Amino acid sequence: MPAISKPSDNSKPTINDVAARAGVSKKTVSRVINGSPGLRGPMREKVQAAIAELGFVPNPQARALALRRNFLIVLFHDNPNAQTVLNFQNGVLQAIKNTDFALVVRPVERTSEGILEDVQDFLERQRPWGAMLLPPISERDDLAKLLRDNGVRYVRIGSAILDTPEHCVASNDQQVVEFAVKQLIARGHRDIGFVRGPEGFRSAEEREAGFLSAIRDAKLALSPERRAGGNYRFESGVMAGQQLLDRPDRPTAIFASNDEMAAGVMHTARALGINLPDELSIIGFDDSPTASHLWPPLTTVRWPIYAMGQLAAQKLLPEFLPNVDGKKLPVTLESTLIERASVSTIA
Amino acid sequence: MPAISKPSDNSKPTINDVAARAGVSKKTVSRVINGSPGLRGPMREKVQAAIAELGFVPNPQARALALRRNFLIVLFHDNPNAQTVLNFQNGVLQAIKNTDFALVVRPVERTSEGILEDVQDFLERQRPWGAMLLPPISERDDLAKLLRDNGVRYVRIGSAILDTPEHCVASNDQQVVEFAVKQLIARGHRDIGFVRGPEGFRSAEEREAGFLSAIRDAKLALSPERRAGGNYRFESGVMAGQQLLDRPDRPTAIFASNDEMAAGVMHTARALGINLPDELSIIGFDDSPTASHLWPPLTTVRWPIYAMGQLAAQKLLPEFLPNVDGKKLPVTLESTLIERASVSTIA
DNA sequence: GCAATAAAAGACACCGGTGTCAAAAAGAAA
DNA sequence: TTTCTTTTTGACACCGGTGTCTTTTATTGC
Repeated sequence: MPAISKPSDNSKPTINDVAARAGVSKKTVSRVINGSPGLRGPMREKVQAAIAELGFVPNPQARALALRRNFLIVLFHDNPNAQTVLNFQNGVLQAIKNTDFALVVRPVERTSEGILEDVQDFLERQRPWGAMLLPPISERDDLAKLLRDNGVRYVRIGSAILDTPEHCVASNDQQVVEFAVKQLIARGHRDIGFVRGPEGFRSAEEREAGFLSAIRDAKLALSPERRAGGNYRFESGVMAGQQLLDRPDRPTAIFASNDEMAAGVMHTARALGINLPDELSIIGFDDSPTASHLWPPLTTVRWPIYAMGQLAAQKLLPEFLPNVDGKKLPVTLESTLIERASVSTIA
Repeated sequence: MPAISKPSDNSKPTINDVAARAGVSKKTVSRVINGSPGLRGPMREKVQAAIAELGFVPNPQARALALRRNFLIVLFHDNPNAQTVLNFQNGVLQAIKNTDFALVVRPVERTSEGILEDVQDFLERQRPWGAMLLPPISERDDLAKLLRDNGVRYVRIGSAILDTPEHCVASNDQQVVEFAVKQLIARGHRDIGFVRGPEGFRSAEEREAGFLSAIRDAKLALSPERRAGGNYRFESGVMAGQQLLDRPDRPTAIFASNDEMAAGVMHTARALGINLPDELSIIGFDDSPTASHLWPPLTTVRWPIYAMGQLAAQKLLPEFLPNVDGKKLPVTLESTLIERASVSTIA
């Protein structure tokens, strides 16, 4: 005879209620819930019937306490691009939809020196099952180490391979940028300007490397005045545009390291009376919603950020997701060039 | 003599470790943690010293189990505007920063019939402390009822007052739109077009009401061909632009119910060779990042969405936040007109 | 048909807090 | 000093699951 339990009151049924109803011990119910092996068929059916009749849902708090782990995935980010963050979130959420896991968001101050304490504090409080890091903070090795030291699984998202395959989801930024710039060259452009992302950002380096290798392969020149710095913000694009365009000899095309800066360059071009795209071709990066709303609609690179969210979830929780083999997941996902109307052909 | 506890191993200290260190019972430690009244000074100091020495952090899972409530706030949303969602999230997170609470996001399918089951399922699994609803789903009374029935506190965000004051955070969309359109009129516009938001959206109604009352107050005419339908997407703005602008007599100004549609109207205007802003003034709504990147930069209405996030958090958890009196919180926050360059004056 | 062995199910402690109520200590009155 | 209150503190069960080890049941071999 199994252990007795007090009768269920009007609140949610617990594992004890199910056990009493099915005439088994709570441990057996636990085994059924978790799909543990070594259960006789009739026993499992009895329990499942009881679960169905009572509408029992296991209490995640209790499981979390017993397992010393919360069914939570944290997303740490300091990414300024809302669309990117939200698309990523949605990819993750799609992947974990029918599991017990929930996604919690935790923006961190990029500038703050206290990031590590902040993250540590969060980990101690919430004890999440796993964590995801979006760029640019995904590039910080000290954060990854902190997660490892706390026994928290993690996945780092980036535009390059930042970690071992199981801890990493990447896109092939460099190749795509190279491809995009080669397209520009194929359409007759020989004098191409470049707007860089902020110093210390891996993504900025990747995009620059792609740009440079296309220029090098085509044996084109690149003088210093064709390169402008930027910080991924619109205003920095405006200023870069002034540097590159407000001069007698100006490039016929510009690659900007993200869409916001591309929009800034377009802003300046328009203010200078430059006709777009006939007198100046522009390519951006991100495929932000703005890109298609600009005039002319901006040719840009689309980051597979939703798919990266799904993939990150699969890497974090392969054993909880159906049809997922953790060892067979890819590391790199393809970015693609979205060709719109901001690039013209030079005769 | 207090109850003994096993010595602490190398893992995180628990309440038992603190109790042993301080030479008191765990219940007393619990009282100190929770700031319960009726504790003698020296006792409290001893315990606090022990907490500090061990670096003790209470385990939220255990508290959640004992209190039958998770320290979680859910954000249910089906809002298509990433910037809005993220700004709101950040407002909430700012407000709850130094508490035990975490924010989990839960997008719901706007079109799905299964929203209620979906939400119910989530509530049963995670048992959150409270919930927030972003428009447009915040307008669904059946969802609010579901939350009430589950004993979950909630706050509904909207462009109008949707619920009782303690369950509601609103912005004064109607008045601001009215003000914006009156500005248009003050600058000489007499023939003004309107692009509406989707049917069944309260926000669309509010904005339309504001528009209409400005027109009515100025005793202007509004013929049916000056009103175009839309669904808040860029493409619908493009089509609305065609309807309103591709004709011999066209309005001198257009109010679009959000920025994306305003961008669509601008797109069409440009395609039709209409000179902006001289031949056509445009006002949008949302102050999305796109708005300032367009050419000309778009005059628009800024929703105080970050502040609404903070306020929503305060309404949900007044007792956990410092300097917050739940009864004295406002319901309505002010939207403001951001004047940029997309409106011209008619002589 | 019975003992030896393997497999299934159960008993019970435990995860780390909180609620309840009883015991102890402190303060007041005699 | 002793007794009666009033506070303060502690013992213990409980929240709802899981891990470990023991007991029971089923299977196999002779």
